[in-house]
Amino acid sequence: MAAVSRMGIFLGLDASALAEVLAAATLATAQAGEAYVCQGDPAHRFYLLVSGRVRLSQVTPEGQQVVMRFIAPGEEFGIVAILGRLPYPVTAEAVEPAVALAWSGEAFNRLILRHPQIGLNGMAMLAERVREFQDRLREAGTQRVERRVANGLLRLARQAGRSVAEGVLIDLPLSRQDLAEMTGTTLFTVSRTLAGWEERGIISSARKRVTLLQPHALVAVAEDLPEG
Amino acid sequence: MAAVSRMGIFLGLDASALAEVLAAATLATAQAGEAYVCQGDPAHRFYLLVSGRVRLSQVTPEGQQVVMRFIAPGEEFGIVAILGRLPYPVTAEAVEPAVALAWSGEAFNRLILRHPQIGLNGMAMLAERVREFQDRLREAGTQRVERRVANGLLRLARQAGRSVAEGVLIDLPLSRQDLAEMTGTTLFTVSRTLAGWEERGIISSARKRVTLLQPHALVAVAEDLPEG
DNA sequence: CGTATTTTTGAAGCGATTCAATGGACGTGG
DNA sequence: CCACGTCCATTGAATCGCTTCAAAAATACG
Repeated sequence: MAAVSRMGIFLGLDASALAEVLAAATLATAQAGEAYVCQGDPAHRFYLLVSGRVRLSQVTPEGQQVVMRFIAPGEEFGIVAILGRLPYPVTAEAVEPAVALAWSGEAFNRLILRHPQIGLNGMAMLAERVREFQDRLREAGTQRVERRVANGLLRLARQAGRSVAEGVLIDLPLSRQDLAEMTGTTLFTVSRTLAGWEERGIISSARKRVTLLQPHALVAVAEDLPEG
Repeated sequence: MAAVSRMGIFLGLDASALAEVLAAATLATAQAGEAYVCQGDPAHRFYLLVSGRVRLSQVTPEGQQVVMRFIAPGEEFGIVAILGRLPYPVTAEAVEPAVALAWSGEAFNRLILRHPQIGLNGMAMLAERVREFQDRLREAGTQRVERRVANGLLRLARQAGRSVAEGVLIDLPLSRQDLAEMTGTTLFTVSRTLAGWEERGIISSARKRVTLLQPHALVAVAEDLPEG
């Protein structure tokens, strides 16, 4: 409960309200690779990630996959459930063992009506999400691939970065393909881009793992500054 | 008040609640070209458009402009004001004479806490917005320019389309530059693309105006179907 | 140790951008 | 009402960034 009270969407709730929130929740665990929700299924549950990582992705009618974002502990997914029984627009899949709290759409609706603070926090959370997507859309429309990949890595580092001896490790199983699907390019181009940075000592990479050795240099790439 | 009660964010409120909402609002008018909010200014007001059209755009550090979306009557903008005094991430500018209701961030916060239904509706509205941006991000990452422009036009038609004798007029002053900034390309490419469609009889265009003559054919382009 | 998955690398080709220059539409003021 | 300046749109030609496809190398896993 202490952990839950620190989560953005439940900030400012008193103990009894938190107890009520928790009483309505069920615990949902998933193993690596297992899906919480599948694109196209009717949305009836809303989730709040407690631990692990979840990848949100969308498949196009042509079968191409696009990675929307990674969900970190404390963030929600499946919000569409509170709108009624629309289909989920994305697939949410655990990339490592994960634990989440889940509410039915109806139950969460009732919670919001009884505790307006949740609605307020939820709007704040979603507004922030909108802002992030706006930023990415701007990037997608104006930046070259190298900058987009740099921005993608920096976003991941902020969200899932772990300080290690050499720099900042992005603590996720992250393939070249994933990065390509996040930044709207191909795994080939990502591979070449990372290879270039590795040569310049900016990052070090292994299979499904990237470590930022000189984050400031990557910021310079992302902002298109002359290299320092 | 009747008009306000039909707006998504105030759905389900009773008369006294609506009166309270309106009492806290101020009316803000803008002429064509005038800005409601400017990117970078501290966000202290939240708006609900009553009539007219508003364009949300973002300027990159390099000075390029990106058009995020057009706001139609009944839609909100400036939501970031309820998060505290963060800067507005976008500029909101009337493209034709507009009227909007405005609340201070604090006042709207209080309204949400007194009438939780507003928070619920607001979350629904924002969740829908997130979904739209996700779709556009997917398009930006996977589709070629022609399809993106087709999708952009169809989105505008859905939102601001008006049936006329020849087809569906997009009832907005819409330059090639605007379309380019919405779809992440250049005005040159948009010009060539529209010229091609005009030749095929799919659209008809004039200065800052586009009419869809065969919407279904444009859908075919957007979905990359063999032309019918 | 063999198989599957991920990553690297090369070469060819194309879609889209860039830049420059022209053409057309609109509004304003004489 | 015509002439002007401004803004918007078109068009052509050159260039480039990125994709595409093929093939091989590296790494993980049973």
